Amino acid sequence: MPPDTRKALLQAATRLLDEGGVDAVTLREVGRLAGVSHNAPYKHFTRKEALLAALAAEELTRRNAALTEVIERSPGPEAALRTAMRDYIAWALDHPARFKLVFGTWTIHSPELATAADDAQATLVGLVAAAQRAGALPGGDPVRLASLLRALAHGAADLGSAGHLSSGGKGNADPGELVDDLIDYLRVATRDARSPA
Amino acid sequence: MPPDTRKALLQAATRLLDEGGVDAVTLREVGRLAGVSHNAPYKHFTRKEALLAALAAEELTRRNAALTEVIERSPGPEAALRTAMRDYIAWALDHPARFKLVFGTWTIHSPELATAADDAQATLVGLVAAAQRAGALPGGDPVRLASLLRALAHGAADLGSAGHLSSGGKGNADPGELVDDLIDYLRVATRDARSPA
DNA sequence: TCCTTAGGTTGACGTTGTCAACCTAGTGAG
DNA sequence: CTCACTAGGTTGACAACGTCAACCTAAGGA
Repeated sequence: MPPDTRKALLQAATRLLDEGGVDAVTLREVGRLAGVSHNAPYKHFTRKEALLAALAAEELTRRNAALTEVIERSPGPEAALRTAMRDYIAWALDHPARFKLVFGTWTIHSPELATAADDAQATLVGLVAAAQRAGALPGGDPVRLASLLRALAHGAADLGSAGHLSSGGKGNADPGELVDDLIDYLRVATRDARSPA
Repeated sequence: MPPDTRKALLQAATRLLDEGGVDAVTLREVGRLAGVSHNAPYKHFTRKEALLAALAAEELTRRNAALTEVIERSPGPEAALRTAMRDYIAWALDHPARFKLVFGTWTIHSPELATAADDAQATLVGLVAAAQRAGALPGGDPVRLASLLRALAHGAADLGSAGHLSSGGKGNADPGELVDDLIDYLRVATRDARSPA
């Protein structure tokens, strides 16, 4: 097992990302931090964006693992859903640069990143379907309902991490509360017999 | 009225932004496009980010105008809300770079940008309150409910514009539909007598 | 008349992404 | 055993970028 420069590069890049945002991740500084020359990264990544994509894929994979663990630990699908969405938001608030990186604009197609994203989506859809069976969510296409929940969590996370949810210093809304609000509303809609298509 | 270089610079920057994303907006190219030297932008903006902030403020102001127009044109608060949220999403899908710019990470504080953002929030809260009075939305803090709606629209717009809503090519969800889904669910919750705190 | 200043210029500097060329240790085929 | 190849590292160069400094006007008020 050689010093594994690739791992060292990713580690250095993560550190720079966390400390100074995506703009602070420069290939040369990554090399410097990893103790190699300024061009060594090109032996492991075709271009800068490829390194960033690898970073994003790593991060998403970690998130997926955390998600499935939450599901296992939770007493039921609804609790799992609430915890998962709150965790998602907490992740965005704690690591805004990683969050922005993962959902940023990609001009290259990274299979690992796409796979990780699909995994997350599939897990969430499964969780939603379970919650539907448990009567905690209204019926209908689980994919569509999962998208609804995901969009809310994502929007709350993004706006929250950018400070756009607290307008004018006053009337601030806690992103986590929004998640609970939505699930509460959906619960009401579930109990309501008049909720057709 | 001199040739107004500042306006020309902003116009050039907008074009570059639309055509190649925020990375394509380089001060030197902006100057070139505006027919001035590579350092002329510094006579109108203290640094690159200030130009971008001016761009974002302009765009947000335009969006606010469009929003109030939608409200005036609409037959009622609920229709206005639906149209406004669909317009928001359409804007993000049609001009992803502008959307990402406006909600990107700012290291400087631009008063114009902050004001425009607050205006948008205030207008939305007013619209939500009107919809509540009209019985189209459940009661409760209008600010919190507005945040819920905004977070959903924002998340759907962001995920949609990044292509993250259609997982694996299948099971794709139209961002616009999510808006209608949410408002439908809220309508059900409104009619339900058992929706307490 | 003169000074200030707004708005433009050129030139320079350091940093960055990327390309090209070179070097070297290990390895598998003949 | 040898030799070509390759993986993984190096240095050096290049153009483009953000930004700073210095200079140059033309307009306008004291």
